[in-house]
Amino acid sequence: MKMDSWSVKICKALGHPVRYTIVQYLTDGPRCVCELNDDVGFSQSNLSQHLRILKEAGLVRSEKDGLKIFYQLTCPEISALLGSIERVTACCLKELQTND
Amino acid sequence: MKMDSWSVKICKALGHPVRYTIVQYLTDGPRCVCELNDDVGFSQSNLSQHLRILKEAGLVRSEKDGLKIFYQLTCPEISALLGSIERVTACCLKELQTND
DNA sequence: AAACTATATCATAATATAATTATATTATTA
DNA sequence: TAATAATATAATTATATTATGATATAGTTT
Repeated sequence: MKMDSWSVKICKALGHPVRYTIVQYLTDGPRCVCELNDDVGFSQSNLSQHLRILKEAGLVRSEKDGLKIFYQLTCPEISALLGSIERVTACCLKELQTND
Repeated sequence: MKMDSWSVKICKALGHPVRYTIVQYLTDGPRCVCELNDDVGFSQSNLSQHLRILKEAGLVRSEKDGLKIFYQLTCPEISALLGSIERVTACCLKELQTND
């Protein structure tokens, strides 16, 4: 698959409120699904499916520890990406306020 | 609207191959729709709708010049964002190759 | 002003994504 | 080994997104 379209896949993976929130949580370090479940506040099954999508995009990795499964970000560049997104958000919001 | 969910909106806007490509083109400077139409190679109507979505997200701005309409990125941070996405893409792809 | 060009909008059909419910898997503990 | 806990998967329904084709608008040229 072309690098370009993988980038699109990553944007799509982040383009959902639950998944975006999960990634934000994971910038603080690994979390087990049960913790995420509490934090994100969604049905277990639904959360699991969102985690799969993040995993398929390569954004997160999981690791077993007994009964629990811990998820973490696959690389530090992902935290940097969130920062970059927020800077763009700030300027886009400004743009919309001034012009319309 | 919360800043967080606007970030999600921006990710969603970028999470489509045509829109991602448009934004990439615009990093080189303003383009008129007709040029984009040639570059992106999609139906005029469809392109126009994608441009609207990018505009609603605040990522692009349009300007009339006679019959033509030129689109441009609203801020330089957007080019930086593309760079950041590509760095993440590179490491996500690496992750998937090594682990599975 | 009629014809034309560039772009946008609208309605709709096709397709993809999301949430829900039920069930399965895997590890742990009694 | 039966019961339980944590997580994943599957099937289904609900909802959102996308592409298409037709039509509208706005500026330009003849």
